[in-house]
Amino acid sequence: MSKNTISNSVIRRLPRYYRFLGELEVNGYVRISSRELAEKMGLTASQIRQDFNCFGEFGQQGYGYNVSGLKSEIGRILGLNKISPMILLGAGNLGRAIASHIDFKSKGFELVGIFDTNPTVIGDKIGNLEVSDVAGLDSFCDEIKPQCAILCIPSEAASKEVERLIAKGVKAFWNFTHYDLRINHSDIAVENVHLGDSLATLSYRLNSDGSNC
Amino acid sequence: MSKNTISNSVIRRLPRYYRFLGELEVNGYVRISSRELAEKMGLTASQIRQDFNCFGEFGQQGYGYNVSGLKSEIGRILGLNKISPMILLGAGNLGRAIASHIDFKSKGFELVGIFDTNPTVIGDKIGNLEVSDVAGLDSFCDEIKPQCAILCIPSEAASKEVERLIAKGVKAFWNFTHYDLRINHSDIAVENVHLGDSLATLSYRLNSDGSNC
DNA sequence: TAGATTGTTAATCGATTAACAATC
DNA sequence: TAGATTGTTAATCGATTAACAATC
Repeated sequence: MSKNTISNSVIRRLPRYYRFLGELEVNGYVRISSRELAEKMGLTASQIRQDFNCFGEFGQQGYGYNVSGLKSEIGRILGLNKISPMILLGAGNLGRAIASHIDFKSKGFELVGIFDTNPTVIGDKIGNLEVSDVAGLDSFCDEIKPQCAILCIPSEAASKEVERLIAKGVKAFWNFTHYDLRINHSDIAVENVHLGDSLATLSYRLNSDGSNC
Repeated sequence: MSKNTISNSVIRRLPRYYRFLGELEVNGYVRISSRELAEKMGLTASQIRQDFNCFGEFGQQGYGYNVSGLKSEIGRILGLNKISPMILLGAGNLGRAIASHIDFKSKGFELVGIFDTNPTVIGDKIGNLEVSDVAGLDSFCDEIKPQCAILCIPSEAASKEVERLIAKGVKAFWNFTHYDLRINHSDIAVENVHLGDSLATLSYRLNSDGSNC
């Protein structure tokens, strides 16, 4: 169906292609050439064609790509058509924001549970979900079988929860902690979001632009 | 002081080095070799030495690197010693979480203002700051001169606010919107955080691991 | 058909890894 | 001094860009 291994660089560009194609579709575009798309996205036409050809032949010589056809192909490649049940661990500021702010359905997920250890937040309503005691996590997993988990807990707590979740069949983590999931689990899908690191690189760029380099 | 241009890949590794060195320091390490650090971080010793040598000679042959010395060098490179005033635009779920959850001081910033257009949130207290009406943003900038801004507003609103902020001297953006800042402003420092894209790549990995590739 | 644009191979560029002389 | 480990150059690997034949 697809080439044996897709590079990380390509994978990271897929959601952006998907977004741009969605916008083009909304704006009434029926077809687009790699050259035109490249111009809009700030890429090269070569790169775009190379990227798409990792997954198949989606274009037509002399014509270009059908916008909505290509969009749905990329959506399918990203797995956005299969909705996977996902739980959130940690209902602090960040966890709450993620739960409320993210459009899970359009990204291939559905948030089905929120867990915390803090008695003062257990029972709180976030969206249409109630924060549950993490004590009930095992039985919840047995029943609902979530495939993915978001980690918005303190880094120190991550190791323990990750082990139990993997034991319960969780296959993918959206990791906001600094706990290094890949240490023991190369078979698990992990996407790290290190906000602090991200901000620190902005500090670098702010302080080194022009002047000292 | 430093090589003319540092690659993006290197810059992205700096905050992680800084974190690991901090932990080593806390755990009483005085010196560490590139080999040992590589092992702990899951990198190669070569890469570590190459990375550090972009900025200077921080080690000593036959000895290795002094942990706290190296840590403070990297902190200095990241600009963490200079605290820059930063404002937040958008006090929705995400903006609130960022304001409350991030340790700005340790990342080289200080949050000095929060702005929103929504009358129902203006006046709210978030941490020790009150949400201000974005109508007062220009005069605030004239007085306080923030150098950086966090964009947690809808993408459609971004263009307008970015232009006014740049006109007021803002030099760096931590951008949570999909607005492409670099289109018109190559001289501005931008760090994009696209949470939706990040989640979509997790969907890809979940759905394509093992089975079809 | 002629023009356009893909899919794909080849060339280039950049980043990572390996090797080793310098030196503490 | 001998051993260890850096700083740095050379080799390799991977990703991006260029070129072009295939084809709609």
